[in-house]
Amino acid sequence: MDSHLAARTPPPLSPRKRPRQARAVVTVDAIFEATLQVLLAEGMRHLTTTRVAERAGVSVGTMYQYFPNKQALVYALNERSLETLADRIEATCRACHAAPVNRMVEALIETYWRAKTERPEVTRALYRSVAEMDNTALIESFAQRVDAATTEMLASATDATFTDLHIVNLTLVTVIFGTVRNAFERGVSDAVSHALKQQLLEMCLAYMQAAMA
Amino acid sequence: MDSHLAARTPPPLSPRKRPRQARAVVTVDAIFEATLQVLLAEGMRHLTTTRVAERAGVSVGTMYQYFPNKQALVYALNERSLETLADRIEATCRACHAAPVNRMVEALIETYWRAKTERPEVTRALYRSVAEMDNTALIESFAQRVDAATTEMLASATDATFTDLHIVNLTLVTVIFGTVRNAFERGVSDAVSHALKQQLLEMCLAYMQAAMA
Amino acid sequence: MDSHLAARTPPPLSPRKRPRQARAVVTVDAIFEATLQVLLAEGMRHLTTTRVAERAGVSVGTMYQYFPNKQALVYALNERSLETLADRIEATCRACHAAPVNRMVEALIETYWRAKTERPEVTRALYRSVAEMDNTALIESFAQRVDAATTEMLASATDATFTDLHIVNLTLVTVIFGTVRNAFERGVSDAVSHALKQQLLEMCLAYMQAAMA
Amino acid sequence: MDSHLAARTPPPLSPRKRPRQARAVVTVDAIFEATLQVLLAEGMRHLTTTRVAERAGVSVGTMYQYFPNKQALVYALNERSLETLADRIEATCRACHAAPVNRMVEALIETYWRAKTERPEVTRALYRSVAEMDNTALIESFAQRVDAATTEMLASATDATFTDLHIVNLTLVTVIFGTVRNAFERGVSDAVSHALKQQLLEMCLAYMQAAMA
DNA sequence: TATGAATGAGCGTTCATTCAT
DNA sequence: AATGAATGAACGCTCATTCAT
Repeated sequence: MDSHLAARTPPPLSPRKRPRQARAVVTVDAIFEATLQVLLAEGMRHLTTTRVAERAGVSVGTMYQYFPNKQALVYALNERSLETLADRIEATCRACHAAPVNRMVEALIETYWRAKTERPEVTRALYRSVAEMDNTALIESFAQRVDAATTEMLASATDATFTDLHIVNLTLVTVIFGTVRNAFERGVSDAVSHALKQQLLEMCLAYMQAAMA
Repeated sequence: MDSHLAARTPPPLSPRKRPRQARAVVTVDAIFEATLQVLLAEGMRHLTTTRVAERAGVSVGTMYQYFPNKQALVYALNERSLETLADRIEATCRACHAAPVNRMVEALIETYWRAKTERPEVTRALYRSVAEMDNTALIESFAQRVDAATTEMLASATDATFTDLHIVNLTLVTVIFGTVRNAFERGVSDAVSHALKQQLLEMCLAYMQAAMA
Repeated sequence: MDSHLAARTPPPLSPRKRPRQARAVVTVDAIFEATLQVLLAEGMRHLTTTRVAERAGVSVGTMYQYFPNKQALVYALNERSLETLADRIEATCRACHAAPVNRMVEALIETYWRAKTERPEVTRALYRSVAEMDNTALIESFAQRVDAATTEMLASATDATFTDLHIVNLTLVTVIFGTVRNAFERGVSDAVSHALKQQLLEMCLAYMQAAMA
Repeated sequence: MDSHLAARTPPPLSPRKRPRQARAVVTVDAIFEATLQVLLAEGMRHLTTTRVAERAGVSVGTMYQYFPNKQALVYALNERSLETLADRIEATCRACHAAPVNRMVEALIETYWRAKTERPEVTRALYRSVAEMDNTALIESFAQRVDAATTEMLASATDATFTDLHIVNLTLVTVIFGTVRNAFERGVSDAVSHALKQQLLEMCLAYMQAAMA
């Protein structure tokens, strides 16, 4: 499935080298930032290596020192973004350790919703940029971190136990993430968005209630 | 927002001419089918007008008689697909008119889930193909049809009345559609997928129960 | 010289058939008019057979009944225009038969200047349209008619005889026609244009005076 | 007027970058030379970017580093040619500073006539190549340089003063340039061409005589 | 190590021309 | 005689990638 994504010219998507020196880190960050800027300003369609390099203040050649090809660059940008997101979710989970379930659910929704909404154009640009790449590994890796964190959190709930924690957790996460994305895509107004978030919360709470052992 | 999608050179996305003769209809269908084939086999990245025309058994020139440019072709393909999906949902809603709420929710989930899952590669290819286009209008038009149908259906429920039918309906639809997409993107196995669908149903039922006046 | 103009695909530049019936004449005229319109509105660069046919209210197929190819169409349009111009010049020459030389020269300048200036965009469009065709035959044929007419006129002058009528005539015509074109290309203002015409007249008169036997 | 020439998509006609290194200068020169070659051998109609690049021994991409599009290339070629011509005319004017009027006129005619005639196919090819572009700026710039030079020259004449130097100068230049072009277009033989040049000289001299204060 | 000029395959698109109806 | 859908060669142009400096 999706073989063509990688098939034609199996592109090495991992960075060519990890930046070791301080200068390299700065350079790579500049490149990432430039990529995002171009993505926002011009769209994936007009994201060219030249433009990125220009905006980053380096030469194309230098860019190719850190990323074997354009895809790898975009891939890495998304990777970074997902890692940041996972960080935030893990932080939330840690903060809700041993809290009541309701607070957990609310915190989870709040965190994810805010993360996706605070810079909507960035979210959208990133969604779009990976669309034609095989981002399975990215998603999976993100999912694993999140699942681990939320599972652990839910297991620590002081006011509930779940007979099938695993599926409950998966459901919760999938519904929340999916709903946010869909609300996002529909382009609902802020007011509606807020109401929707409330309803989602209530729905999840009702579900958790029913799912408790 | 997303201005670059249309801004640079507002591309006319509407078909150049409606096929009038039988032959023309066949041609257009062949082009659609070919587009989908190429999309599946090669991915958006390698979807070229030449390749599509070739597979459709027509000349590029002919393609351009019906579609003003490549984007319009892809756009139209997605439009067609969303229209078919809306048709199916409307049919479901009609079939559930004046039924109990539970049956409605179950039918809705079932219909959408099946539609998106029966030919997963097609779904994925289409998701990807529109990613870098401004498909707002498409989404909106689809959403309107669906919202109208589901709202009407829910209002006809024999066993329930909703004080805020509008938001309940929006929530239901957004959650269902979003969850399906997310489950899809995670690439869950069939077994998990099935379980997830069950859980989603239960969650929605719990929500509807709580939402009844 | 200029072999490439005809070399690649020696294009038959003469009309396919002379319109015999009244209807055909109307059609051909419509096509000519349409060609000119498109030329004015869009420029040679965007003069396409489809556009011309559309504006003429006929099908491309019909157009090809009267003109073997696009070049022939443009060629014929210029031919027609030059013929009209030659008509006017001949009329002027006839009107000045047996007049004094000064009146002849003035009339010639006046006629040509007016002809080229009364619809400047048309003049310019036509100049441009033939630029990349071998219009030698056209020019030659026009030149012959004009030379004959002006020679005859000058020979009939009541107040002068020229020892070398032929070269005087050629000089006069070449200078007048060339100057008009050059003034035209420089895009001089109406005021300057008028002054220039006066000066040209004086120059020609001085020349004729000197050239008289 | 002629709005369509620029209107549709105002094409940037100025070179993309000035060649800085020696190698680049060579490259640009090779491209110019190749353009002229192709123009001569195939005509504007068959002047394609690929062909030019091929003949210049560079890749299309390189061509596009120096010229933003095909039109700009042709435009620049004509610009260069007109600049060279203006150089020659200025040199002539300088050489005739403070000379008698007759020598000035003769030198001017001689210079221009020779310049346009020494490589007639080149002249013709260039005339044709700009035909469908907005070369107003080119012409104007050329005219200004020439006008300045000739005006200065005439003003320095030792044997004459002109009450309206400006219009006399304009007339002289327009007549000479126009006549040369027209003689050229008529395709007159060398013998006739020579005679014509003599007559033009006499005509101009007669005019100047009359125009002296 | 960093540069950026050079490459050239490959793309989207046009439009003169044909010919079945 | 008239139509206009179909053709497909040919074009201008882009941009990821390389490599001599």
